[in-house]
Amino acid sequence: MSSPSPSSPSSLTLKPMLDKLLMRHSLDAEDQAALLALPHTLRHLRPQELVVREDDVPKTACLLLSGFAIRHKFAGNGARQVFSIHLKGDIVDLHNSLLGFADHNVQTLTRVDAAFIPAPAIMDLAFSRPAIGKALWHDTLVDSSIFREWTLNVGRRDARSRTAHMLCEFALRLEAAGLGEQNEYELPMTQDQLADALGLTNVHVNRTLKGLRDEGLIEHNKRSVRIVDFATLAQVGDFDARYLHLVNARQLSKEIERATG
Amino acid sequence: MSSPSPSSPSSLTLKPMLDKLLMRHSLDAEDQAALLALPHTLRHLRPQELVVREDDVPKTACLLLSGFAIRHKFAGNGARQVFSIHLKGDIVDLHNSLLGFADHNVQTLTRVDAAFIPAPAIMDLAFSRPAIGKALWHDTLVDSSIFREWTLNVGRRDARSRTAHMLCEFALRLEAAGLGEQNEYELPMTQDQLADALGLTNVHVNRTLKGLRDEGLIEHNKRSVRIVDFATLAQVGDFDARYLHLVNARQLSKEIERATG
DNA sequence: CGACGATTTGAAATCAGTCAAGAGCAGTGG
DNA sequence: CCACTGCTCTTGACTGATTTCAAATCGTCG
Repeated sequence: MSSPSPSSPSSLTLKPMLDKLLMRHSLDAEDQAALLALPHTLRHLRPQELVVREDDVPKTACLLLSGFAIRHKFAGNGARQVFSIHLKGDIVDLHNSLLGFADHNVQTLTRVDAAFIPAPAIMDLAFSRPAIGKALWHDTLVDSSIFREWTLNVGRRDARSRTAHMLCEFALRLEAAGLGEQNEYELPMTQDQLADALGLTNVHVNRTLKGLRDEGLIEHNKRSVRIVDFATLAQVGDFDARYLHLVNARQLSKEIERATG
Repeated sequence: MSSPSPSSPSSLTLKPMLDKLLMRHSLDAEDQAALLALPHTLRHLRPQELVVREDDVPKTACLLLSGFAIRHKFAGNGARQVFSIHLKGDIVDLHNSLLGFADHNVQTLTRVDAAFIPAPAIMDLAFSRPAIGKALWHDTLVDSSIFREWTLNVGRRDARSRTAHMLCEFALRLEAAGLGEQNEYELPMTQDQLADALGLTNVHVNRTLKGLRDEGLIEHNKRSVRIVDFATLAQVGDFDARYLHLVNARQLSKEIERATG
């Protein structure tokens, strides 16, 4: 069984977190053991379940072991903005835990297996083992970088470019997590949710996707996305992977540059 | 002399950083002394000077001692998005220093006195003194919270609300730094720069400000802004100060709620 | 005074939103 | 097996907020 069950916690339950950290940082055997030994409780979450609600005072951090979740917040007019999407290995509310109270919501998109780790346990580890602390801090800063890129996306790119950009981001992040390929993956969001991430309406997202389809840049039915020509889509989306701070991002962006001239 | 000069570094040069951290965290005498003793070099910067350029590999973090700076990034179409504005006491590129390379630009708005602190010195302190580490980490997360709110602002509020929101944010942050009052302050940005922060055009910012003026919500000429009725402006701007994580933010938002019913 | 940048205003164009209705598809229960 | 329900996706016609393009005004500084 690849998906852990709440009834059978094991020493490898937290491995997705470790794998993700090891992509960017080197941790010695003791560091790794300490991370895997973090106390936690496992929970299954249903689709659309709120993990953290704005204003909550979270005492635990939520680590995703499978499935997808988003961060979002409502404006006073009822409109919602999605800030980021999270997947296996992401600690999804270290931000809220450390800030004292939640300034945004965290909600599942799909069914999720999650490990809830007491925030003090994480902090103790972060400051008793600097390599771990740096890795975790770094990860929260990568989140920041993605927030910034989304702001740029929403503020300064038109619908076509904006949508293409997001499809490219998903492609690389899903691939990096072993959940898809750069050119083909399952999108875990409805067009409504995509609209909330893009700062558009669902109607306009639909038309924009149709446009990209008609141009022959992507194919998609239901949630399955196939990127016919990644380099061109990246060009349309003004996509430069470096903001993702993936290990191979610089290399990727160079490849794309070479491919598109 | 309140503004330090490069030619006279003293043990209190870094005090603005300490003051800002002490607003949210308690640090004992040794922590405080260690922070003030951080090695640094002082530099005057001119208006519009780039502090960090996208792709740089910064080896130092830049602490603002006076003046204003912004973080921003250009889209491929030449449009620019401003992510945040920074002022006295802010460490303006801890993000970029820790991420390994800069994924965005940092640029002064005004003349600036800055202290450049070697990144390793900060990290050593952060992990040898957990109270300092938590305070610094926390600060980078507050930056994140502001990034998120700006994304919401740009993505889901109309021009009027969006502009009002930003004027409210500036009011509180400038006041918190002792650089103005909640109802009157000097805005350090041109309408062009404001437009880049709001995801609008300078023309539309101009019209929107005129609208707020005509409604009697604000008065402004040149860079000086007077907020005639903060509670109403906050309502128009859908502004809830909690995302700023100022010590008195919760209290503030309650006061506003009470005032506007 | 002249130059330059910032602000202001107008008119026309356009991108994206709104409103509304229909189609496709999955799950549920009779 | 089929009708029903609900949700997502799709499309059309219309509206409107914001952009674009252009030009005039204002203020500051040399």
